[in-house]
Amino acid sequence: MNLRELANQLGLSQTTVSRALNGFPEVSEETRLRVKAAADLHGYRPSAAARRLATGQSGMLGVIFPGERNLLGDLLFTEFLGGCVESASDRGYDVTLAMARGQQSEEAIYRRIVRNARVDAMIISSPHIVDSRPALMAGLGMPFIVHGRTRSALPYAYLDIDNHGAFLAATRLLLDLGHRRIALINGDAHFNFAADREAGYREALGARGLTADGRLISGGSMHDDNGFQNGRRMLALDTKPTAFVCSSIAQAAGVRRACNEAGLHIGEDIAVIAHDDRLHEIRAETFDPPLTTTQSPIGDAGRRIAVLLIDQLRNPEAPMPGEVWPVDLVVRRSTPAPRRA
Amino acid sequence: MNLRELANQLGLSQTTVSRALNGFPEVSEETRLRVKAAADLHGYRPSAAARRLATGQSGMLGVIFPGERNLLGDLLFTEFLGGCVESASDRGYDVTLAMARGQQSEEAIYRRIVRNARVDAMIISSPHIVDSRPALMAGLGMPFIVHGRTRSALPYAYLDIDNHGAFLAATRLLLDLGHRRIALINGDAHFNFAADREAGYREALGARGLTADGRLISGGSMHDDNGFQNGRRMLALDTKPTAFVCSSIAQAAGVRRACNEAGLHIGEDIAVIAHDDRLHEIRAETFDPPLTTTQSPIGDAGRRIAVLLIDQLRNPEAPMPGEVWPVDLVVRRSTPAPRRA
DNA sequence: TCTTATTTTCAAAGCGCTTTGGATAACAGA
DNA sequence: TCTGTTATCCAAAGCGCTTTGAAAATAAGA
Repeated sequence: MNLRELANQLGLSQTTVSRALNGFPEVSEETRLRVKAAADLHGYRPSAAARRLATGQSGMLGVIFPGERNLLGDLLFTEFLGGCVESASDRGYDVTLAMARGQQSEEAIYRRIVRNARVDAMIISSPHIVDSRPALMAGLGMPFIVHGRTRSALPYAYLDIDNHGAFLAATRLLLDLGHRRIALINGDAHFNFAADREAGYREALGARGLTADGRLISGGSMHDDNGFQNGRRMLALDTKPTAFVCSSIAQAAGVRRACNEAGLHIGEDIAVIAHDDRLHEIRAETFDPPLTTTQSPIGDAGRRIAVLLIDQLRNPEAPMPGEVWPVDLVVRRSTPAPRRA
Repeated sequence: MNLRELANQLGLSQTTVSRALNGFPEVSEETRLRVKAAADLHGYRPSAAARRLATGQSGMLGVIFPGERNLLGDLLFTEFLGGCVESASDRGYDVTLAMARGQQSEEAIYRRIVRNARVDAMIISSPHIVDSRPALMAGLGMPFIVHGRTRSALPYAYLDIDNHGAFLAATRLLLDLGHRRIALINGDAHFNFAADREAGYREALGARGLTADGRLISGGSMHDDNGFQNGRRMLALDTKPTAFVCSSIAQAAGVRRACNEAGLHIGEDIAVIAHDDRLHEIRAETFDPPLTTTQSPIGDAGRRIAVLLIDQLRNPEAPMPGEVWPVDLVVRRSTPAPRRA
């Protein structure tokens, strides 16, 4: 059953039927209802291919598979992607994946993806502090939105969480509790989120007239191991930290191992705050002890970013959206005052 | 630059140019080269939308986001999906995701997805022992392939690993080492892969005249916790197991915890074999001790399944593919003979 | 040289939708 | 009654490709 047949059935023109179905104002409410009823009755489904050809829009959003694969990264990606797919499909959009793989330069890879991908817009994840992709996308005329932020001369759409504010608040909380030697276990230094977190951490210290101790700052993977290795190293310092701020719960688990090894207990001898992306089954609540966190659900970010991108496509004249979500600081049992303050 | 313009440039008809570009035999090699050179020169890219409308094919494969989300499931899904995307895109296909979510029945959800999804075929994951989806897809006329197998009256395309053989070999290895009380930590009982694994396990025991002890068999999640809880329970039995066969490395980690708690050490007092899907950063090699595994890379399965599905689309007359991959048994250091055999 | 096969190329008809630029009908105002 | 508006609806022109059915050009056979 296609549009022509349906129109014939109804004794109307294709134009009118199309307009009735797509909610144009030129058709009377009575006709619209009649058309919709007939469409339902005959199980009419407009052909996506035909619509695409006629409109020049594909109804697809592109997401690029992360190049650097790792466990936590995969989990975050899946969670984020699930959110995108969910809200995109609510709006009639599909999400398709592209693979940034191979030996070519990143730019070549993205060029190829944009050329081949039959998508209306793309979502760029995990931006670096300096990231060529926004300029590249803009140059190729491909609408896009960035999950996170980056340094860019030209304006671009983005959705980010307030990493700076989150780590500012976390560090401030620890300072308020009386901690003075606060360690930072961060993500990889070239990611923008890691830079923002470090800046927030430094700002909180600075506001109390403290300067960060380089030995208490470490970047690296978001994993357990990083927390363990650096935690262990820091706990061996003569002026060991009394508190840790971590970029992930997994890192916090590593820190916990290092603490246990040193005979210290989080929630008693040591305070720990971690950032929590609200992944399934990596839960701050069931951490031992329940973990104080800066939390922001990455799945919600996925849902929202698809909405922003689709709105942008529908209304290209509107100003570029740029959202920075505040991050909740949730105090649980892992943040005692220092032992002898 | 579209086909017509290109044809005009060349002084050829659209037909000839189209055929030259798509490798039809009716065009001379000389013309083909000339056309290709011109296409390159002008940066001609055929419109995917137009091609779709004309051919009725979308060039898209659909993958359904897993309904039951969990950590390991997400990791397996991401790994599998990455493989699909990679090999599909090598063949000019895109992968789009659909979400099986909401309160409707599974059937309603799949109907909706098939109706809306603008895909040529779908990939069905994690089939249950009895699974309605193959019949549903067939009924809706949507080509599909199953990752795994299920009980089905009608033939269907599938790619599975030899779960039965894997657990048969694993159990047999333990028996050969002298173990007699071998525990099975399995996945959820309604999944077909879990049933196959249990059958392999039972067959190995039966072949030695042993019958499985129900107390030494457990199903459940693929996680750490399941291994820990059931391991602990089994190790408290008066006739405790001397060996474990696990469905995942995470379960093996849980078993290890339970063993440690009981003062036992894998590789010395206890033997453990786990199935290994070769995920990034969950590695049997770096397990302590290095873990004997039945291994089969799930990423490879993703790559292959896209190929099988695309071949099936291109040649619908060909017999339905059904592949069962043998699983390697890799012996490492976690499988000693029993203490006093 | 003429006929018959074979290779190469073409014009034109879709594919099913959207959208432009009218046409028609209905209605109000003069 | 006639004209000017407004509310409805329509015919037809794309969108850019594939593919059918023929024609033209070339090669082969008699």
